[in-house]
Amino acid sequence: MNARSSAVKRRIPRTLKPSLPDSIGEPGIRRRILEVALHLFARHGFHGASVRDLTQALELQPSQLYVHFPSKEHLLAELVNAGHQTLLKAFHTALLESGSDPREQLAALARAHAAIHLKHPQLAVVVNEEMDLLPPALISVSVALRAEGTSLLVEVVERGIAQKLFSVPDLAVTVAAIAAMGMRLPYWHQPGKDESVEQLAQTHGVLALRLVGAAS
Amino acid sequence: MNARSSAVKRRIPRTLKPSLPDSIGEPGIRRRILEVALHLFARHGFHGASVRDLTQALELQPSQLYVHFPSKEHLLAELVNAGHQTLLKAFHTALLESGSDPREQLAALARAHAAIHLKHPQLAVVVNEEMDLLPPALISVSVALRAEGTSLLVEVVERGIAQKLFSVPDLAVTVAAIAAMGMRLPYWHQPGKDESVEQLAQTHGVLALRLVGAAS
Amino acid sequence: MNARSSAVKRRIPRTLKPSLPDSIGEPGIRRRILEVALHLFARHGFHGASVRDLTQALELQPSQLYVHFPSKEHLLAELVNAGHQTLLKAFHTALLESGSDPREQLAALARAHAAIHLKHPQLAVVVNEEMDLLPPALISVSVALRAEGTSLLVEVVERGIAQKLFSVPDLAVTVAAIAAMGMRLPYWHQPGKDESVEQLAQTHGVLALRLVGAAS
Amino acid sequence: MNARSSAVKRRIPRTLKPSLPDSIGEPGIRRRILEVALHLFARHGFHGASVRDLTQALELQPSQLYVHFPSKEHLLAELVNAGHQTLLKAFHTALLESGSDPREQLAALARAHAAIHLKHPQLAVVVNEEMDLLPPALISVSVALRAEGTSLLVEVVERGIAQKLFSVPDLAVTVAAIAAMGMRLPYWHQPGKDESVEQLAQTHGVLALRLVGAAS
DNA sequence: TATGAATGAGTCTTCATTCAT
DNA sequence: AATGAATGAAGACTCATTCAT
Repeated sequence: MNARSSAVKRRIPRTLKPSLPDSIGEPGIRRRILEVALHLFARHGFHGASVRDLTQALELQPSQLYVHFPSKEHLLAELVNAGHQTLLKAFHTALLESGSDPREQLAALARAHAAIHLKHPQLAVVVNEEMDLLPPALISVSVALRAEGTSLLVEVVERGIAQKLFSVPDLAVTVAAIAAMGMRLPYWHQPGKDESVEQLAQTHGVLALRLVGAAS
Repeated sequence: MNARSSAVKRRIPRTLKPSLPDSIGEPGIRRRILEVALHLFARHGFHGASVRDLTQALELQPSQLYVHFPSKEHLLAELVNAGHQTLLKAFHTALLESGSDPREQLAALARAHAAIHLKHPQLAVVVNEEMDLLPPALISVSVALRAEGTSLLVEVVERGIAQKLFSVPDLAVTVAAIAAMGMRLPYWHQPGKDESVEQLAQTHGVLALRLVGAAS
Repeated sequence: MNARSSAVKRRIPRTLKPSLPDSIGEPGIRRRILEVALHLFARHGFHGASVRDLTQALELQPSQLYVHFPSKEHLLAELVNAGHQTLLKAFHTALLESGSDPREQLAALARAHAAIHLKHPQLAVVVNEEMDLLPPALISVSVALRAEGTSLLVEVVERGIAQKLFSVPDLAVTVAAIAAMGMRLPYWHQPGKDESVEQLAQTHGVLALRLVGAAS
Repeated sequence: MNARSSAVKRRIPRTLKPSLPDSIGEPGIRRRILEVALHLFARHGFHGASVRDLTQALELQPSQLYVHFPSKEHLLAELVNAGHQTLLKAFHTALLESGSDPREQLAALARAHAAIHLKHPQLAVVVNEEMDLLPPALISVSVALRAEGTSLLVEVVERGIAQKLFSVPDLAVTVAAIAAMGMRLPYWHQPGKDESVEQLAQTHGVLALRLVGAAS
């Protein structure tokens, strides 16, 4: 970073390696660029990390970035889209591994949501804080995926309500609350120090059920 | 905005007027600057809103900003500190208006937390996303206030547990979850369209009690 | 000074009070301004000391400077002119107090030259380093006075040569050397620590006579 | 220059080409930048010559300066360091070419000192007037080299005194005087018009011996 | 394919000076 | 006389991106 921004750091616990989902592409320069970009965007924000910072960290010439990505914005867009894809895929897996009981399904979704945010904390932060800096065209996929994920949650809760298993004061607010719990995890969880991913995910499953008033 | 960031906008629902707490100072140029800064920082991020953007929106010369604030960072710092002060004050009021029952206290804190985030959505966003771009010296007050607020929540929950009124799977995680619910409100709540502040706050009180397993 | 120039200091030994010749005017705001300007220009250079630095040190509003001086340049010009006047007056006094012997006259001039540079070190520095930053119109007086002083020195040496008392390899170079010795004094002499003004002046008289090859 | 400094010029005789020592680096853009910077810093002072002035004179974009130098201050520092290195090297050569007689050595040093200041007048001016505008870290080398040069002069004079060849009224003052003579040369000498470098250097050797009272 | 110089508009901040009050 | 907001240009420096080689 430059002199002005040298003091500028985010408070996100530092994992040694930025954790990029495997799905984002085979190892190679493209993936290395995305990894370093993820690291820098998470620490300094999209506007706070320059192309020079990025390529310098990669020991690349700035111009080489443009061989692999059409612009800095496309880099961010790819991260954001990958993040949403990863989350939605985890949701699908969670549902596939659950039975038909809405309680089991909701807990599975909450666990998956928490786990994803813990496994990819930097990606979660970047997705949530920087996504809206992008022009609509670049995030249309993410917008759709996010809606899809939300609607999965909503449907599960609605089914639980219909089956008198759940009872919520306000559907939208409750679903938002479940999502919110997971989204804040990357801001305070410290990998080695705090509870394990599995424990935390488990707890989040429990908390989600509490929010919907499921008989415990 | 400039060419680079011309398409760059955040998705936070736009209230017509950025809502700055009254405590931030008497009306005048300083307050107007802070209001517009809040608006722009919330929409474009601290790095995404330039001094030129800001002063142009105020129909001021860039140099005039420096008559009132020593730097752009100080502007952000003042917003961030005001945000934390406002929240903590609301917490104090909430506790003063509650009886000694931890259930009543927790619900009151959760309602206050939600209400503050709904009344000052832009400030909440700026506080949560941009604060850590500032050098430590400028946010020391905020850091202290934030710790104080968290500890209030923790103490209330602990008392509830001690009195066998609450039962939580994990204290830190549960408190973080309560906080998280409120913090996400500004990202989706649309003032005229969605529920009223009071209703939402009420709901958050209920959800907080559910999270701690209070007998309903 | 501002952040950028905070490290910017000249190496001139610091006298506690900038020494301005009495002739520059009666005590009052004008004189106070000139004194502080002298201090700052000597320490940071004309371009390195801003009007704001100056008026701040004086506990004045920037606009008040313009009540007393038409511009920052006029301030410098007044210092530069005062410096030249002071030196020339000292030359005149030195000659009036000398007999007709060129040796006595040259020694007196050299002593006076040294003494002036030691008594007003900041003014000497400002005159010599900043004068040529001014437009010709503002320094015409100084240019004339400087020529006058030089010509006094030259004449004395020429008379000494004519009287076979002096013998120099090159008139202009020798006279320049005599002047140079005095001009560098402010850069190393430390008032309390090094020799007294009188001692140094005395030594400079001796050195000047040596330069012109006067029989000692 | 800009409006403020439009009239601002120094009076140093203008050589068509700023004379940069060869040692400063192979021809190329870096050297061209240093040459033009030397020219402008000598004429207008460090603060009086802007990056825009500099790059405009070079028909470069301001940003291109920063490809070659980390800051304007580093530019000045490189000039200042090169100046000191050049002088000290000339001192060493002068001593190597002299015998063991302190008279011969002192004359050689004085000649070298004068010659360097005449061959690189702009560099001499910049070194002497602008060096102390730099932060200590950037001039530590120069400070050391300058001390080294001074101590060479002092040692030679001390040896001359010990051998009863010299007799001075005050060692420090006399050495300072010898240095001063050379340092003022760039302010009045006009290459084509005045005496040649060799003649002037020769004269300075003679004058230095006179100052130390060497039997002629 | 890769280098690194080049571009031109942008960044935050400060400048000397003026003017309404 | 004095205040302090205002002006508008300029300060040093960095940005994302392009292009000749």
